[in-house]
Amino acid sequence: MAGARLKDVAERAGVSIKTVSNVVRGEGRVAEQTRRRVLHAIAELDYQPNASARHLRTGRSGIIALAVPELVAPYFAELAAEVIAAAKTRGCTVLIEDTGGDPAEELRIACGLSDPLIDGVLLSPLGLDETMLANRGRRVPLVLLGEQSYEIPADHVLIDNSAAAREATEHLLRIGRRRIAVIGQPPERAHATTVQRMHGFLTALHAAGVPHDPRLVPHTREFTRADGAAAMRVLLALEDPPDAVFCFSDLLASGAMRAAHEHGLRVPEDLAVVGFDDIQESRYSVPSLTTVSPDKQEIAELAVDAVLHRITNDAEAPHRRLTAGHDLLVRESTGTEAPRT
Amino acid sequence: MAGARLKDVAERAGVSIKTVSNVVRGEGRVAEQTRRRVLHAIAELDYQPNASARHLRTGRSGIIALAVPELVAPYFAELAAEVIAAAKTRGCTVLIEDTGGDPAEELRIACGLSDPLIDGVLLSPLGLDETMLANRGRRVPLVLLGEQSYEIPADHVLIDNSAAAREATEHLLRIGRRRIAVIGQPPERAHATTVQRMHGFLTALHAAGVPHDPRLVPHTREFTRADGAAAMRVLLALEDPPDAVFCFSDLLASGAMRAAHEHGLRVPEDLAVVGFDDIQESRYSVPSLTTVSPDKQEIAELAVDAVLHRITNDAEAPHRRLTAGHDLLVRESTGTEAPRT
DNA sequence: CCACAGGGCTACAACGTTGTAACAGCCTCG
DNA sequence: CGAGGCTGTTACAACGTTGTAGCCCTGTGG
Repeated sequence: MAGARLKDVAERAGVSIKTVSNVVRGEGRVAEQTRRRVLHAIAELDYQPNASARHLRTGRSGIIALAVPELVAPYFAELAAEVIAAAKTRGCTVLIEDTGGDPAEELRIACGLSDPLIDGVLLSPLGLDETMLANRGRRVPLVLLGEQSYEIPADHVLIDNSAAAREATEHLLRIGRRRIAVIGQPPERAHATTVQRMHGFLTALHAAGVPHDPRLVPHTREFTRADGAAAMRVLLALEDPPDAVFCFSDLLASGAMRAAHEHGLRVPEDLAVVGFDDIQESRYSVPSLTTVSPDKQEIAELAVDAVLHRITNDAEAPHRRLTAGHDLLVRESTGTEAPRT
Repeated sequence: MAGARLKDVAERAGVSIKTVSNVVRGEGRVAEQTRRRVLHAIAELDYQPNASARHLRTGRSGIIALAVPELVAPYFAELAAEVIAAAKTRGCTVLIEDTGGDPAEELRIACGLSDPLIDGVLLSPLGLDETMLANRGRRVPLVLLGEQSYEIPADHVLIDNSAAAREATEHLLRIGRRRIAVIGQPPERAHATTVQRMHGFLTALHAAGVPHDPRLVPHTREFTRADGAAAMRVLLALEDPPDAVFCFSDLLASGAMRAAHEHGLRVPEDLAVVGFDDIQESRYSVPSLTTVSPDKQEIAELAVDAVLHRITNDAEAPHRRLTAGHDLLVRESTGTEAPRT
């Protein structure tokens, strides 16, 4: 019941343990005839290598951790699925953690303390900052996804947030909107991601000669539907409300559309809406959502490759910054002919 | 860097390895004074037990696998988050797998072959059937979530699908709908879950003396938005289209509402819609969705407890069937005053 | 004063794997 | 004919932990 061991296979095939080990891993020189005999014995006994023993011996478990602030947020669920897929094609397994955005928890995971058997960590940080991470003792290979700060000493995988935000804004300007609000600016301590998106937004406004009204950038604590709806209500209470909103996540956009709907506004006629993330539901919302689509598959593959590279080609190489692609998907919420992506 | 071992702590504290091991696990008899000395050494060296060595020795890894058909489906993402939380409070970790609904993959995972270091498996099956599972060799403790068939030899965690479907249907009848369609019936090989929901639906119709029109139950292959939209279009092409739809998932309902919208229908005025799953986005859709809400937290806790129970109190107890609670959440899509849940 | 209990601690052997070193046997070449 | 080089194989010692058995004390009761 408890599974055959190398020893059992070896006895059955009439060879030494080490020869079986070599066959299993395709290493060392083994005569074709013995190889076949061993493979036969393996099949008969249904041998499966013991991962723990292997890990104990080699120091490799083949497991990498993926830590996200909130697995139920569709963006992270979709990203997680891509990471799992990318890891599978590279022969390793993913252990998902849900940090809840708690800095202490993120730090614990970044240090590899969550489970000492993991080989590396992919972390999507939220509250973490560089001072906390500066002296992390245990040096587990760490890759940050869509990071919060440039200063954290680790590899980074991200998209060109500034360019993406600029493109989204340009699209709104092109369809004639001039009072463009932004939802997604935190009240304090803006992440690098947010700073870049604001920068792209302002660049586009400036290039078009459109003045920026700070009252059109209400503060938002999280990237949730509830916060999007709340921010939208603030905007709609202005004496001179916006004719477009650029939301830094699709969930914010979903909440904003909900609030606009309750306020009796039509999207896109009265209010154009652009999101960010391209989560699946945005294709099916009513109206479907124009959004910036980061290439999640590429992000996942870059991240998994980066962490595996650091695990094998070991740790001291300089930290890299890897950029994945993105696209602006134009749908109904900005009033173009519905393309039904 | 590579982490301290029991041996290092032992040398530092001037005791034997075994004494340190005893202190770490709070077992055996250790004098208070040595205990303090050991704890001090542990803190100084930042000792963390090596999970693999422990697993190799004890046969327990503290890791359970959760396999779902599709992690990007919000229901499964939300369920996964609950399972992770439940496992954390019970001191174990969760490894998430994405089977894609592939029966072969599900079988592999049900047999514990995905990774031999896992202690137990929570599986949400889609394609698996009992004949495949009958002679699974390796006996990893297995718990099925919302299963496909009663006959599979394992513990089951589910909700009362029949009662839930009946309640949803009764609600539609109560608000005056008479031509009620159902979306979610597969073209063949209906799962136990689907069978029960159909049963609850028909029971309610029968009790109200409303005749059942089989043309109002189009076939659907998957529980996706696209399938929901396609099924809805079929229904809208009928000469006598429905005035209500009961969808077996919120995603189906989302697709159905999308199709209804494109067809120029108003929800709930022209068409009332009820979903199943209570995923977060259903609170924010336009209109918000009336839906059956399974108690996901309870499901997760029952499942984790069940698998842990089987791991420790070992395997041969008779298989149990555990039922979690559910609720019907009435929102805008069935026309009541919007309660903004 | 001896036997014995039991508290507090330690030595040793596993768990299943892999890296290292080495060993036969054969062939080739000088 | 001996040195050297391959090829295929094996013995052995780790990796870090925990279960078992047993040790040395000190204190107590006969």
